[in-house]
Amino acid sequence: MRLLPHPAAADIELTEVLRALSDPVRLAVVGRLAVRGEMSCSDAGDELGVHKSTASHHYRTLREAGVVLTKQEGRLHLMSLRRADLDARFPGLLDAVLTACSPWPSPVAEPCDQAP
Amino acid sequence: MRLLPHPAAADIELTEVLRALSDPVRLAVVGRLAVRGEMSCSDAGDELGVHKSTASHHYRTLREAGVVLTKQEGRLHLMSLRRADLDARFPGLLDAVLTACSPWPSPVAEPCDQAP
DNA sequence: CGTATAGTTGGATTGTTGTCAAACAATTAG
DNA sequence: CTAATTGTTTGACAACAATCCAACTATACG
Repeated sequence: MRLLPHPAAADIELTEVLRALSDPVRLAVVGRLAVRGEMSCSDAGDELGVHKSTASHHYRTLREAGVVLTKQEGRLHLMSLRRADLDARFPGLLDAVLTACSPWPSPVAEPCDQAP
Repeated sequence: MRLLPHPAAADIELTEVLRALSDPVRLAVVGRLAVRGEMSCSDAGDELGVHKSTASHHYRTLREAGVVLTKQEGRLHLMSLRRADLDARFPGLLDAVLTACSPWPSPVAEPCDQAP
């Protein structure tokens, strides 16, 4: 099992995280990871509407921003949110984003009472 | 007193807000607005290290994303954070960002002494 | 009126980003 | 070994973004 290159928790930068989260495709990936936990790239990228190389590029952006952790197991690349690191560094940020972007039954917040 | 064109509260998009906040210059402006409340563009852009036209571009980006409200009074353009709109649409997001980017002690909990 | 102040706009430049397609690499299944 | 699966990498390209400078508008001050 190999770990891909990641920034250390202390090196995660706010602007990088915000920028990583500011793309609809990446936001969708993050939303899925929040709901389903660790996922392979192919699962995370399913029905995303972009080419697999484009998805791969987004995965790298998320990883390099410190939003997700990616480990290689066999031929799968398993991604998961760096919740603890993000919460420690930017308290409440990830939860707020997930609450704001979630069209799925949310693990992080109460169900939406009013549709936007 | 004129109001510049803004998106309606309901039309503020998460990705647009995150993108607007993902630039260091704009984040600095937002941080100042959070601490000092309504400010003119020249005050907000003071010591920012960019040309005034560049700052102006950033103001427009913030305004068009729905992060700030800009009204024209005389020859001043007064900017303020759209706190209520942002909190209603993305609860906790702005506070989390301000907490994360703030070099000052608790600027978020501090009530404005000079309300508009 | 003329001049200073506050800010926007347009052009130019330089760099970044999102996208696809094709090729590649690594692991697993037959 | 061969073929399928699972992604990454590279190249190309158009769109966007950040920056500066110069010119411009609009208001205020003498």
